[in-house]
Amino acid sequence: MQIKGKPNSLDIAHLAGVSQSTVSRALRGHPMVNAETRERILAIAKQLNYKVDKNASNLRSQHSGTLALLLFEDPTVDDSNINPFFLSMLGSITRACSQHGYDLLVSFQQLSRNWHADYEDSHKADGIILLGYGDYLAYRSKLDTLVEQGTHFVRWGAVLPEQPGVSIGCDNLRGGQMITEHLIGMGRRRLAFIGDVSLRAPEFLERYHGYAAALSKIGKKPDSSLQVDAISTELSGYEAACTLLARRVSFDAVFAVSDLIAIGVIRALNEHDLRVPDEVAVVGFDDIPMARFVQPALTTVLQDTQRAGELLVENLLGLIDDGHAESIKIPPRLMVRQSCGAP
Amino acid sequence: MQIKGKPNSLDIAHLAGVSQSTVSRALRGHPMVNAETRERILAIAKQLNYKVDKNASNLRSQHSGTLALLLFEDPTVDDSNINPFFLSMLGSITRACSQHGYDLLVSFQQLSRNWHADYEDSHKADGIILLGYGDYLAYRSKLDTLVEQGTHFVRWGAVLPEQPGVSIGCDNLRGGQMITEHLIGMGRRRLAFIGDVSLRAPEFLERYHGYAAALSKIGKKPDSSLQVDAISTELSGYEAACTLLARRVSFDAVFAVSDLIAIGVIRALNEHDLRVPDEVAVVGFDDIPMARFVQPALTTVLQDTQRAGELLVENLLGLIDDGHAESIKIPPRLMVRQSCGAP
DNA sequence: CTGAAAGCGCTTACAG
DNA sequence: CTGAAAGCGCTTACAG
Repeated sequence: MQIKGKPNSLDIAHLAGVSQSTVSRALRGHPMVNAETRERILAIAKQLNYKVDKNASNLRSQHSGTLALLLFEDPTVDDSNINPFFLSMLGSITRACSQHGYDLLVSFQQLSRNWHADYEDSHKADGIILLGYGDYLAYRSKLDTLVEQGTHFVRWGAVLPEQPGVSIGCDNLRGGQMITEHLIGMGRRRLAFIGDVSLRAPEFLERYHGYAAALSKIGKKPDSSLQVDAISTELSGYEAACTLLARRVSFDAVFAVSDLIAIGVIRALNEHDLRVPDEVAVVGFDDIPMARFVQPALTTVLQDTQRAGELLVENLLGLIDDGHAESIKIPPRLMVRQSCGAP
Repeated sequence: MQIKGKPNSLDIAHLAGVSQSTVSRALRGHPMVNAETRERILAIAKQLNYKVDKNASNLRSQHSGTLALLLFEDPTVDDSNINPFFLSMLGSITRACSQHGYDLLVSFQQLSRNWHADYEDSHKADGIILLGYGDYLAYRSKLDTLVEQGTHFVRWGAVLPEQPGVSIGCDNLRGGQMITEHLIGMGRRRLAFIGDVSLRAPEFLERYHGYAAALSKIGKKPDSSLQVDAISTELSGYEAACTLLARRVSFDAVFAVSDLIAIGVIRALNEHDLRVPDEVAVVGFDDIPMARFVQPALTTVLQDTQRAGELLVENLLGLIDDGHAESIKIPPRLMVRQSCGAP
């Protein structure tokens, strides 16, 4: 028997001398198929290099076996450089998907675009993973829309009480507190904070609250002259540090709300002949791969991207299967290196 | 009219008072539809937030509007860390796909697995992009299989004369020559080379040939006592540098065949109290994001990932549409920073 | 320019 | 345990 082009299940059925339904059952491991028959079908399928047509099977069964990852970026960020932290997340999400037998559709979105629900509506994906820092206020309403539409989704980000949908995120408050306490433990007392402190970036705000909590333990309060806004880029960190220096206030440490910002801060300090960590300690947040390689190596807070990817995928699948999923805060871990003044 | 669940094209047809065929035509911009009718259909579709079911349309038209990216890794590489260079490529490929209206399915593969053609066979993707350094000898035969099967694919990697299929790659020979000539121009004469020099890694071998070509211009030959194999990881670079140092041969520069290796080399040199670049200049290849941030900042060869992503996608689409595509070498660019001893 | 009809390749009740 | 049949939601000749 000659088969032109790719074989389909009917071809297999003819060759095996059974009906097409039986082929379909055997291939999907349906229990009610004679073991011998199943073997025969599987052997023929393998020999012909037969693969189930996903479009047909998805159309019929109305689910796609695919998840969509929407990575949205702050439009102000340099086009070609994605935050390495999200790249790590992407790696772990990809892995988690394949472990669960799902494919992953990846898409980069401008925050401004009307991305919501596109994928699930067109049946390309069973659910959506949302990743990216951006203006939270700008997309919060889109989350509501997603919930209303019954779209299955989970997001990476701050886990807040009245959040729509399911969120997986680092325990940012705890992380912010840990690293601030570490700086205090190293003897630093004038701690600057560089990063957005507004509802636009809830994860940053939480880190700031952790910073404030640590300060209050030694009877201090955040000093607004020591805080400068910045988004998560090296350039923004650099500029914010310059702004801080121009104020001519004294400080002996900088808590940069992300590693990328911290790297920019170190560059600015170097250019102003301030030695890190001797004169100014600098710490970051994320533990991106390059944190180990900057000079001095960056003390930071590790966000467990491996676990994050798994939790995002597992919860999304839970949501799809039986509507069950929960928001989770992942414990952060302090990574002490040299930039904080540790020996 | 109440529509339960997601609307389909028939729902739109009823509401517009036309046939379902006409709806389909209007939605896809078929020219032979009355302009007025088209407007009406489009308006209704928009209002109902209607999206064409991709599974149905793909099944019927037998193409998926999706490309698959297979990122395979050398199994020896630490599981959680993908080479940042490939992460950059992934970003640019994702962008290029969405510009062409294609979706991107991403999958990480172990080189050992039987990945070939899975995606296209199951109609999940119209074509495949292959990305990753690994043992070339181990997957060369799989490329032949792909060509035999008529699978549409392009790969990132060394562009060699008798290569099966279409390859897009950096002009590695030229890049290797450029950076070696630069080191020579800086007055260095004892140039070590760290990286695999075998047919297992053709892109590295080409860089080595460029290195040899530059040496021959000043009447020198590669000295095998100055070459150590390494795969593209920081650890492997570190170990290779230790091997080199243990040989107690003198050298005043190291050409590391990738940035990750170069970073490991710098660490090893630092630990042996050799000053970079004063005593030993170090250069890399790739220009990964962290190259700018290591200390001293790494002189390296930029591979234009933006352009690479575009070329990969454009050529793959060309292959799918009319079988036309060509292998292309992208010109490299020298990025002079401090690690080579430049002022 | 439009409609009726076939069919893409599966999955899944239903009947045996 | 197996088969005949319906149908998922589209696209696309074919006829008008």
